[in-house]
Parts: sequence; structure tokens; C-alpha cells
Amino acid sequence: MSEGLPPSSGSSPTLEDVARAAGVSRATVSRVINGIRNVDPAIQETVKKAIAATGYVPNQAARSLVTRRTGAIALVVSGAGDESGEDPFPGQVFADPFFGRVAGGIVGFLRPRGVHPILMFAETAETRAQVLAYLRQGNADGAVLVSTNADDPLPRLLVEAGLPAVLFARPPEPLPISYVDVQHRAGAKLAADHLVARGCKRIATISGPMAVPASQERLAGFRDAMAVHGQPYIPWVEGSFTYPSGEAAMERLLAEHPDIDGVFVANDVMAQAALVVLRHHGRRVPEDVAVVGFDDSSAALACRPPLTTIRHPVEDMAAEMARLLLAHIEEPERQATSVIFEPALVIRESA
Amino acid sequence: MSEGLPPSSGSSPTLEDVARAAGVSRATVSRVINGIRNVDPAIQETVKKAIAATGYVPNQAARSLVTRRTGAIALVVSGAGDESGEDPFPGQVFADPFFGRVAGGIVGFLRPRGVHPILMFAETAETRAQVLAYLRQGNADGAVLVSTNADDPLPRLLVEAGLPAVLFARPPEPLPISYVDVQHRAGAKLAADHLVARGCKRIATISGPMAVPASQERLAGFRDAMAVHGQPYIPWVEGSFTYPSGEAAMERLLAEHPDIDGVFVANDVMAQAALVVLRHHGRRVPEDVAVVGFDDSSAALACRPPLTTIRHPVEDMAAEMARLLLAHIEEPERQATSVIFEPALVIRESA
DNA sequence: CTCACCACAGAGAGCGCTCTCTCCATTCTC
DNA sequence: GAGAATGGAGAGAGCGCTCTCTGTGGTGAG
Repeated sequence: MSEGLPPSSGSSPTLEDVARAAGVSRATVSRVINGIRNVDPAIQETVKKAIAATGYVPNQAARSLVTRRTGAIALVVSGAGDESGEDPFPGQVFADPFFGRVAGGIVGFLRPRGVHPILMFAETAETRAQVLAYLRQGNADGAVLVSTNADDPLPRLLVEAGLPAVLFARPPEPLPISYVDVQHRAGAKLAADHLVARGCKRIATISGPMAVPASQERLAGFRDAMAVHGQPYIPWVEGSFTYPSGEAAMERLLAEHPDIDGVFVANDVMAQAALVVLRHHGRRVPEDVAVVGFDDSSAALACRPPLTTIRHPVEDMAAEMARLLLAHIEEPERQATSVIFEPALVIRESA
Repeated sequence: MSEGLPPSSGSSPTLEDVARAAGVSRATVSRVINGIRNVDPAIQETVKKAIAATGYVPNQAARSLVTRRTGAIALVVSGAGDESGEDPFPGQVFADPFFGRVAGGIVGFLRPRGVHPILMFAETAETRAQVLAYLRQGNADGAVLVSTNADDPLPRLLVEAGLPAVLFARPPEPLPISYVDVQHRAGAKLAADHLVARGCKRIATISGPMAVPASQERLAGFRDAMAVHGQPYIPWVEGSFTYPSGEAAMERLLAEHPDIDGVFVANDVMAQAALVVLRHHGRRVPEDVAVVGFDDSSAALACRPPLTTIRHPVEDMAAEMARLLLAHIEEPERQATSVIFEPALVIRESA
């Protein structure tokens, strides 16, 4: 059939092999593969047959070398800022449904575009350097960064290195970098308004860690809205977004304010814990104490009773992050932008 | 200082730039970077200074082109075998704590070795082809595969393509491919023995989907052990490892066998649902009904009461998968091997 | 003193691809 | 019907790196 020798066995066929099989030049095969420019339909057909016959697959490394694109992006979970040499692996990160939703949103957007995320963690100075080096080596074209810590230096490092990156949540320090976020204050206001509308009189709140800007916003938004309702003083305990911290916070709240009849908890995981503590103390939800969470994560549905919460469109936000990142990669001079999402009240049974 | 021109601004410095700055050849710089062979210590020092001065970072694409290694591996979650053109993105996969543990174990092992996993999903014939093409293009050196479905064709496709791969769980059809697994039968026996030792007399079980070999094994192991204890007939309802299926299964079990006093549930997520249903029906756990789960996932601790369960060393298994994969990449002719882990009973409060 | 040997460093050939530039054959314009 | 414009294909120069091969100076053996 073909007059060329079969491609040297062992290694896969190259463009050259296909070109020989099709009786055309390397350049023409390349054009057909990349679907560009003017190639005679008949020749196109011949080339496609040759590709199928040889079982040709383009070599990504060779392609990247000249295009300076890898078609991969890094999904970086950046964190605690533990500056010791130690590098405790944050296995629990994956356990958080929040991370799962982010990953899901990103993969959902990228997959149809043939881009796949490379999972990376950066907890220490050393691993941050690793991430930076990894990107500068051209292993990925850019990064989507989910920072769990306010004083994470990675966003700044990425900007300084001129690497395309998009953040989840507004960076604490002003930085020319694109990000997506949700209107935390507006969400907290929805919770406050709902609790007040329900008739709750003695309302308290469990916040997230004050080191996280989102926590500050939710707390401030909640307080502001409650002040508008005539309640400037709100009992408040700080949690850390984890289940145990939610338990502890709710216990403390009940001990200090046994008469509360409504609680706004800054995320669903802590709210789930709060529900268990309330039941344990014989409080009925929502009859005795109404509870509103934040996030509308899978935890909200696993709660008994199902949790009334503030929907945080994490998947959409994650998809938007991916979209912004691809845009920045495509157009390096593009200005940093922010995309802010609207939260929404989701009424279930806990309030 | 250096006599060469500064590297052309805009693009990053190359080996050539460093070589010029150090006054040596490209080959020598390459030797220093890769830490091989005999290079005069004085020259080594000069080269290192030049690298620091120029801010040189090796280009991974160029390196991959000649070494035929990328230093990346694919973490593939392969699934439902939905052969329609549709490709419903399995967002819920991430919600499953099991997946999180696998990812955690793999990242924990790979990260210190500078390897990062590329997250991929393969649910349809089309996406399976995508994964295969991705690997053949040399985007990753091999794959670690977590299959959620028994008749997943991907393992076979990987073997046929001669791509290094390691599976989580034994493949249903015999295949020359390495895998890790746990002794499901032995784990189920631990559960059976524990329930019997507790004094349970009317024991039932909720299994996983029969399409999954692990589910079959757990059920068979449980039945065998119970038969040894003189109870050959065990009420049984099939679930699908999800929370709602656990709810439904427990409801049905209670309806059909209201007098049961012990249940073995084939995973923790369904056990969590079962606990809620039991409480809802006024059954005390473990006083009225003892419950044993399987996996020892994060769900086990989130249960009230905390779940007695069978520990499935998922993280260790995932790390072993990664180890095996790197070994196969290193040594392509290596024989396929299996590594089977021991389960263990973890006694908490539910039984 | 000559020769073999070793330790190093440089030269240079690719790895497989993209993309510009060049060239040729048409078709169009007047 | 001559010249210009245009569609379509090939030639060839790299992209940045690794690695083999070659070359050279210094050392030990005979």
C-alpha cells in the first residue's frame, strides 16, 4: 500500500512518517491536523487516511516547544503559610465539599476544551517555590488558585512572575490579578432578613476565621443588616469553618446565651455541627432555634433537618475562573478583572 | 560582569544564555543542572552563579522532547460507561470522601518526588478516547485509574495501548495490569464476627451495587462468615454506595424485617444514612440496632453516634498505586503485580 | 621519553513539531 | 493575451534541550 517503510517499530510514528505515507510534505500534514488554511479537499482526505493508517498521534512536547503552550493549567490549593521546613500534607482539604465543588466547576468548564487541570498544593515557602518553578518551566500555561489563608504570598508571587493566574476570592492586598468572588455581605444580609422575618428575637452568629476576608465580610454584612433591624449587638463566636469548630462554637453560644432563638452560621459544615449540638441540648430546630448556613454545599442536604442556607454558586464561580484564566493565557496583555456573583437564600427546614 | 548581552527581554533565558554568561558550553551547563558526570568543581560554581544571575529555568517541553518523559501522571476517574453521546459531568464524584482520600494519598506520595497528577474523567467512549490520546501524546507518562464501574473498558484499552497504568481494585476481567486492593472478604468477616460477638441475633446487610466486584466480595464474605456463625440466611438489600440509596435500603430493611438488631452496611456513606433512618424510626443505636460500616471514611466520624466500621487503608493504597506506577514508568518491561491490603475493625459507638 | 589512559569540556546532531517564506499553477482584470 | 492577484503546497529554519562523540591536557606506566 504505502511505499515508505513502516515506521520504526517501538516508537510511534511522526509527522514525517505520515507525510511519506500520504506522499505530501510535513507542512501539509501539519496544516490538516491543525485544521488551518487552505488545503485541497482531496489531499486532506489522503492525509487523514494516512494518519489513520499510521496511527499517528502528535507529540505534545514537540508542539509545546514551538507554540509555547502546553494546554494544561495548574489548580493550586494554597494554604496555611506554615513557614517551617515541615510540609504537612493537607489531606483534609479534599474532604471539604467546598474544594470538591471548585474542582468540579473547573473540570466541567475545561474538559470540553481539552484542557486538564494539574493538581498542586502549596503550603510552605518551599512548595510555593515549587509551584512557581513548575509554571515557569512551562508545565502549565497558568494557574487557578484557591487560597485558604489570607496572608498567602502566592498571589503576589504569581503577579511578580508575570504568570497568568486567577484567584478564588478577592486578594487581601490590592493586586493586579483577576478573581471571582461572591457578595458575602449581601448573602449575610439575606440570612439576617430571613431570621428576622421568621420572628427570631435573640439572634447570634458563628463566624469563620477572622484571618479570612470572606469571614469578615459575612460577619460585617450580618451585623450591618441586624443593626438595620434594630439589633446592633449580636452575640458572636469565631469558628474556623471546620466541623469540630462548629460544635465548640455552638456549645459556647448556648452556654453564654441559653435563650437564643436564631443563629447564622458562616458555612454549612459548621452549621451541620451546630444542628447536632442543638439537638443534643434538647433544642428543636427550627421551632426553638432557627439556623441559617452559608454555601449550600452537599452538607446542607445531609443535615437533619435540611439546612436553610445561602447559596454560594461555587461551581459557576469556578467555571468562570477557568474561563478568565484561558482568556488571560490567550491574551497576555489583558487587564485583570473581577467577576462577582450574587448569593441567594435557599429555604429548607432549619429556618 | 558578564560579557554576553543580556538575554533577549521578554522571553526567558535559555541554556545558551547561561552558557555564554558562564563562559562554558551548553553541554557543561546541562551537566551541572542534571547533576551528572564529571564537572570541575570550580566550573560548577561558575555555572551555578550564572544560572542564578540569569534566572534560568529549564524548559520542560524541550526536555521532554528528548527524554520522552514528562514527569506528570494522569489521575483518571473512570466511570459509568454511559455510551450515549451525552457526557454528564460527574460533579458528585468529588463529593465522595472516598475520592478525596485517593487523591490525598496519591498527592502525598508524588509531591515529594516532583510529580503532579493531572485530573481526568472518562465517562463515555469519547472521553475514554480523549484520555488515551492524551497519554499517547505524551502529556503524561502513565495513569492511575480509579474505576467506579465494573465493565469499564478503559483498563483493557490502556493495556492494549501499552501505556503504564495501575488500577485501584482488581479488574473484573483478568488483565496484565498492576493493581492495589483490600481484602474485602476479610473485612466483611470482621464485621460479621463483631456483630455476633456483640450478641446480635437478627442481622441484616445493605450491600453496594452488585456490578462492582468489591460489593460482591463484601457481601459474599459477610454471608460466609455469618454461615459459619450458623446464620446462612441474611436479609439483604442492594444499595449503590450513595446517601439516598442508603436511606432507601434501610427503610426497606426495617419494613421487611422490623425486628433486626444488627446491620452491616457496605460503606460509611450509606451507613450514615441508615443511622438517620434508624433514629427516625425510634431505634436506638447501638442499643436496639448495632450498625457497622465499611471504609472508615470521614463520614464515619461525622455520624451520631460515631460509626464502628472496617478500616479500608485508602490513602496507603493510593500511595502504593503511585509507587507502582512510577516503577512501571521507570522500568517498562516490569511485570504486573498486585498489592493487597489488610482491613481492620475500628470500634466506635454504633456497634 | 613515549605511549596509553583518564578526566573533562566542547561540538553538533538530532528530538518532532510549527510557521514563515518561497515557489508554482491557476484565475482574474483590463 | 499580458500582468497581477490568489490558492495551495514544499523547503527549511528553528524551538531548547540531551547526549554521544570527539578533542585536549595531564598523569602514570613502561
